Amino acid sequence: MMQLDDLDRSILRLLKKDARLTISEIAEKLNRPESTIHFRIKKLLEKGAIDHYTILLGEALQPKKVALVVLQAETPIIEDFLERYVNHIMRTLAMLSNVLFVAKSGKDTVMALIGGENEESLEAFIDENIKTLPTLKGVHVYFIDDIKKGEELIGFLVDV
Amino acid sequence: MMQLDDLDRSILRLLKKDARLTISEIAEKLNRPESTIHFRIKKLLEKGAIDHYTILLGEALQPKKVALVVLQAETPIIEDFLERYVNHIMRTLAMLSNVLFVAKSGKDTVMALIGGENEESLEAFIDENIKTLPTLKGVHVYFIDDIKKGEELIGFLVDV
DNA sequence: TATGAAAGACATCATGT
DNA sequence: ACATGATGTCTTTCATA
Repeated sequence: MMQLDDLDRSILRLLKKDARLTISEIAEKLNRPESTIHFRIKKLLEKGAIDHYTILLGEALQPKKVALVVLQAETPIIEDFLERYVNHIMRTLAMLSNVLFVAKSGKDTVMALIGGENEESLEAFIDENIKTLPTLKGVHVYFIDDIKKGEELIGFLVDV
Repeated sequence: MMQLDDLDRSILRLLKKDARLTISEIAEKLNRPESTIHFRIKKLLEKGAIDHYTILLGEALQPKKVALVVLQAETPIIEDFLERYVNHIMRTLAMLSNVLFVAKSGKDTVMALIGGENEESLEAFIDENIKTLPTLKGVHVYFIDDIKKGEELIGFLVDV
């Protein structure tokens, strides 16, 4: 689909670690002329290999505890209701600033990543705002205790 | 914990959308002098409100289909084995480049976000690399069909 | 902490190898 | 793909309030 060579990949890896590196710094690290780095980055942007530049918010602004909640809606008598109900749940959750991520799986399952100060406040939030939703077949809560890969995802998703 | 005022938040929101905005562009958007914006960003970095700058990889480099896999290990006779076995599973998964995210929940549950070309290849990967793991009590696979909030997470997590 | 002005660093582009 | 230089823009610093 898109052919990247080693130089492209090296540039992308450096920018992922620190997107404020100047072109001259990248050029020096990779032992290439600045003009080449400049040209490559321009192409990577044009081809859409780089979607955009962004910042990661620090731990000071992140929730201390995060849980993944998986909820399954009861299949209603009237088929059409299910989709509308599930979409309603997703919209409602997505609006909340402590809800970091919302997605659908299949027709009846919603997954949400929820942040809070600690396990207690998270549990309270889930009890009050999720388990009270009508017509749920089941709710699973997985508190995230240790992230082995992709840890930075919290700082990326958190609202400001 | 960390007190941000409206100007700080406005700057952070702008940078989240596009971290390549120059200080002068931000200054213009927010009707403040460049030196003030410069000063604020410097403070935001010092205080750790901004962890670092990064890039999001585009759709061209992203897996087309993503699934969340939740796996629970069987509780062994010898207590100490569980932690070591779960850690082993996490380390093994984290090494794979199509595994975007790995985390632990409680003592016996591992969650992984896995990317693939399509649902079939994803299913094949899970069958071959996850369901074959010994001593599993259960494996749940949730294919992610529609992301309502936090969609950009894929481009953020994908390896290059 | 906020601002204005000035100096230095940088990206960008054109041209040529 | 690489080199070089010219140009304008941006960052950074510092003095001041």
